[in-house]
Amino acid sequence: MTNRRATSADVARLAGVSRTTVSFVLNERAEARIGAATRARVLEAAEQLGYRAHGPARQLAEGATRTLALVLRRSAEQVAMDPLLPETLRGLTDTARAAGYRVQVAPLAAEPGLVLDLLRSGEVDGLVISGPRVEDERLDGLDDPTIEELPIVVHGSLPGSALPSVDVDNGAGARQAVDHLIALGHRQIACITNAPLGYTSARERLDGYRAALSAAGIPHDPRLEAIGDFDPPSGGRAMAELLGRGVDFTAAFVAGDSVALGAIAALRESGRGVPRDISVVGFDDIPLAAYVDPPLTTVRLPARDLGAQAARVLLDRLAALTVPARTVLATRLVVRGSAIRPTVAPAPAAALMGR
Amino acid sequence: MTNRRATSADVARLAGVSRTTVSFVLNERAEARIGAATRARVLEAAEQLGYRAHGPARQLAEGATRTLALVLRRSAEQVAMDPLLPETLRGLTDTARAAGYRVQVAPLAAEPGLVLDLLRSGEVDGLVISGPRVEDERLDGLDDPTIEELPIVVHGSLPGSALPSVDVDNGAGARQAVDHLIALGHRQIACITNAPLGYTSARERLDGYRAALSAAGIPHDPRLEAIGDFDPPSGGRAMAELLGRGVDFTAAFVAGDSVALGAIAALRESGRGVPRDISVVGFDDIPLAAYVDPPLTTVRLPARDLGAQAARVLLDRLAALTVPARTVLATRLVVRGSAIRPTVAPAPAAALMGR
DNA sequence: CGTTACTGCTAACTCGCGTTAGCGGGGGTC
DNA sequence: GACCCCCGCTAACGCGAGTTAGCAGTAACG
Repeated sequence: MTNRRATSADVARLAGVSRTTVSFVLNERAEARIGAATRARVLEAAEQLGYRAHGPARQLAEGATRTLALVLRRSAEQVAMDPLLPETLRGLTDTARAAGYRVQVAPLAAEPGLVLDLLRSGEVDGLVISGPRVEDERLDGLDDPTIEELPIVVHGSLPGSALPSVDVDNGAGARQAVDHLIALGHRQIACITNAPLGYTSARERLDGYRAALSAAGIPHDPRLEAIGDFDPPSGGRAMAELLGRGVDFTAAFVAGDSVALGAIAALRESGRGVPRDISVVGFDDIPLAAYVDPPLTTVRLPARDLGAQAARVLLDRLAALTVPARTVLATRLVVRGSAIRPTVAPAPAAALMGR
Repeated sequence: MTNRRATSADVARLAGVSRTTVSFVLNERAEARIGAATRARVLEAAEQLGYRAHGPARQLAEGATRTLALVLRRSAEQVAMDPLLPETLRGLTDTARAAGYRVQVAPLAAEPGLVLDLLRSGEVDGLVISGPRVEDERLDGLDDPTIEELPIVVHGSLPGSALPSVDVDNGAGARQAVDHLIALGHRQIACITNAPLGYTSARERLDGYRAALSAAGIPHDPRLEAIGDFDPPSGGRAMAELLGRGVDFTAAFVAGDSVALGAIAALRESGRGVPRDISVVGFDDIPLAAYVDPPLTTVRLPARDLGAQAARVLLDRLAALTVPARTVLATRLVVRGSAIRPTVAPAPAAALMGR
């Protein structure tokens, strides 16, 4: 049965009224008072025909699509590896839906500028740009001076951009992690970043690590820092690099749980036990963090909330409300089993510099 | 600057031609030959005004939105726990985009029937329904006899439905896993499902497990079967249940990696080592499977491909091509460290039935 | 009884684009 | 020179809604 979709004209005809009346009834426009009998006739006709307003037509007439786009700006591999994406997406879609908005997912396109076209073509009312890198800013025209007029919110950080952003407090989170290690008694603490430093989250977490050391009066040794790159293998490589440098450490802050798992695997391979020989604190609290061995002590990143807040800010902006330039969500240290007090005399080469 | 979006009329005016010509030029309609000079003028005018065709208007005129929806039919928690969702989404969006389609994500709504409204309202041209349960079928009107006319493809299985589906070969995958254990020398093999049996994937994987046992002439003992429920804690509970039943086993097939991690944690807590005392084979090959301890031997589920194939089938269907009723993707056993030969005499209570 | 006010509804226009039918005009053919 | 054809372009309509202005009809009021 290839019978056409019912239009509002069909409903009007069946109910013996005009299209205008149908529109008023179905959209429950209070200011246009419609008689109860007429309203009932219209509703019944609509029901009978299984009428649903045509989306594009409505969008055209209203000048809005009630659709948000989530732009994933990381590479295919990084997106695939992001265990928190489902949670973030959930927060975003739930909040959007509650406001009557849909959510479109747009992986980063090859062609620059295509992102803004989503807005320019009116296919979407607003954009959530996730995980941008500083260098990419220019590529997609996001450095356009008029950009701040546009309904865009950055999920993450984009320093120097006038766009409102929603992010977790990476610096404070890293401090929580490292402070925890220090409180446990560690003095020689390594750090592996979650990503290259072009990503602001990596930069901020590294800075948090340094700030924590500095606050505790622990001298900062660049040989205890290595760069991770989202996935476990990068963590393994970084850890191997740290071990190869010959500088002792009793603990490591690995600024991403996925990276941390690779680092832990590398430690295991080198014959070191976690947490017995080396304590590890991660960052993100991915869903499986509690179920690996050892259970990962980590910093919880409120992914769901991040998504929800990003949607919230964007929706507020679309409602022409004034919106905070920056929304920062707090992290929380989740203590599990991968970090303990340092054993009394573990290091083969005695480290004499700490106190 | 609140200057209006440029319309095709603006472009036409600036180029000194009609809107029709603008449309022909920009849509590169070959059959309407446009002079090179005119074409150039139009292109330059469009460029100068930064013109982008208005999405909804175009969709209305063309009668198609070029948008697909991915309907996630599992609960919020299950979606958040799905480590493969990003990969699936990636396969879907990439394939869709290559064909000029966008992808919308629609979490399962509270209201039944809402799913089909996406289609009925013309907001979306086609639907990929992910992970349906048999019982839900009726809820969303998916049992409507005319449903098979609609551009919908099921990602997973929905027995009794006329909708085309794309799924992994769960039965064969489970057999690969259990055959591997049998080949290693195990005879007492337990099974924990990935989900309640209302999910067809759980049913099929359990059946595959039984088939493998049966093929090897190993009697099937219902006391060695337990039900998981997507997340690690459910795996822990299921494993505790199995251990509590007092029936010895040297290996377990846990039909979902997330569930397996919980099961392994439970084994550890009970003092048993994996794989030393008990071998474990999982299913899914989640991104972190290779990086947990022990590295998980598991059955690889081609998530990216599943998404891509689902998109492919849906796009073909939209192109009015005939489409296979069922697309089944093969799995592949990935041997890592969590399953080894059984140790010679491990079981405290000698099991005399095997052999 | 005439005027006003209000209720209940509709005609007609708008949104921006795709598209069919068709119209001038230049070049070729016989 | 009359005819035809095709190139290059445009007028006008349709997609399916939302919405403004305004028109009948009735009730209230003086």
